[in-house]
Amino acid sequence: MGNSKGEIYLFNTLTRRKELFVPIEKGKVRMYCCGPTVYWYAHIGNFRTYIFEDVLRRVLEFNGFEVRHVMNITDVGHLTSDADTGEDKMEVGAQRERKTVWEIADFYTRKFFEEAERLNILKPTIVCRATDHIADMIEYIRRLEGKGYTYVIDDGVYFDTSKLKDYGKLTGMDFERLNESLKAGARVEFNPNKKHLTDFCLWRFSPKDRKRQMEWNSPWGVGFPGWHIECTVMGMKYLGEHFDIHCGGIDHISIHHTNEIAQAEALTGKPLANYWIHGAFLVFGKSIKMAKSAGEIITVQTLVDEGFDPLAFRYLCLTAHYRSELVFTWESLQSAQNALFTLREHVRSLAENLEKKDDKSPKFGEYYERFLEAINDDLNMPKALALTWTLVREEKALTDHEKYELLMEFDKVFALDLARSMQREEKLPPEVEELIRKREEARKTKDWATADKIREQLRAMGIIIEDTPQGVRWRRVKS
RNA sequence: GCCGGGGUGGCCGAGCGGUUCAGGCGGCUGCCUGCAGAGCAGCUAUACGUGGGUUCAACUCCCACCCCCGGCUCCA
Repeated sequence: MGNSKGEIYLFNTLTRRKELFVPIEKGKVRMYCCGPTVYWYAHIGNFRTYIFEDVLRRVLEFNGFEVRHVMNITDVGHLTSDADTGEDKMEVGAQRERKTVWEIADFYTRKFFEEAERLNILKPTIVCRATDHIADMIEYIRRLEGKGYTYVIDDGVYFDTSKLKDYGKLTGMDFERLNESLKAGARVEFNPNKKHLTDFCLWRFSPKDRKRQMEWNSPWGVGFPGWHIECTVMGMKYLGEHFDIHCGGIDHISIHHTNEIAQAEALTGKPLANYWIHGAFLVFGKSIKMAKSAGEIITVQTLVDEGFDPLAFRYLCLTAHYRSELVFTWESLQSAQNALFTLREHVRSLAENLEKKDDKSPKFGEYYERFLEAINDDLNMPKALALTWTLVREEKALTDHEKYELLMEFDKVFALDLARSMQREEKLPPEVEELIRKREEARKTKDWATADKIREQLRAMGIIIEDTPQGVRWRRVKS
């Protein structure tokens, strides 16, 4: 499965099988990815999913597709469990930081894209905020109402899931089973006036006793949109009623995406997306507790604070298949970073020896094909990485220039900045420069004791010194 | 309870009927180096949760069991 003829195979949650990807429009892909709720920092678990989506996009583009990639920003509230208190994550965040919900949304949206950029995640073609599309959502709910899919109870307008013959098809369970399982597993209080447990809110009324910061007028009363409507409405607005790919984390399968499908298909009678693709979770090793609710989360900034290159995390994500859980530990991150740095070292040394070549050896095309075959087989990045190591360490038939060129091609998908030199353009502090100079002098006079002493000193400062035929080189190390 | 995914050598992880059982990290030896580091050459552990079954052949399929993780209207 998967080959070099631009045939991409992807695992579709709808059919639970790898399928040949066939775009609706030749040469183009319309893709929607569920974005963040911007009430708090995104953690590295969130980012594993965004990295997976970025890889998907890059693989599509590598194959020559033009990708229209849409991502929403959820900036209006998802209720917490208790309907009586009616808390909203955005409003809770605002109280915590004594800011308005709008300030909170702007701040964390900005942070999100800053951190995404550090992971080399391409910015979506279109980023759309829920609060900019309230009118569209109201209009959409009216149309659903016109078709008889809604009913109004005390706290909002609901979607009647029993009216769809195949509600829940994404989960592999039918309507009855879903309702039973919800009942058995309920951790949250349901509004007893709901007709079915699977029914969900389209428009929620503001609480009567409190003033919300975010609320709008609607034909049904003052309130705010429900939890799933934004993605359906914005997806359709920017990609059409029927698009190619919809993706997100596996946690979205049973509720969010199931309800998106319900809302969409109820109205249009056609599939919202052809391929539903879901990324597995990043899980944490025993040594790491990430209490989401307690605010103890690991962010990209945390990794940097611990001395890691953010792309070491990207490398770690690439070592596992996107549909497998990946265990995060500091040790596994360290080993990923070691591997990444070594790879960059190889690239650097290959680049030092870029002899002129005229013809490409047949092996060149072979590697290119094998790479394409791996990534086109449901994004088999572990396989692509293994191929990369074989190329770098074992291949003798290719020139350094050819290897370099291949690695640069691969990096269009990996996005690991393989060509980044360890040294970069970073300026060292003057005292460090001075120490390096002194050590060089000591080495010239073969005063090894002094030279080694200074090397130890620098090491303690986090600088590793390497003597090479080309002169002294330094790099930072996580101590 | 229900749904889903797993248990692979010191660690992270591919593979999923039959070539030497990916790859990385770590560790070890040699070359190189003033010594290191990096790199190179080579090695490493005789791996596949347990018990059965199917098969000429199972880590890979089937059954049972044990254990782990995720989801079940906040969550990527």
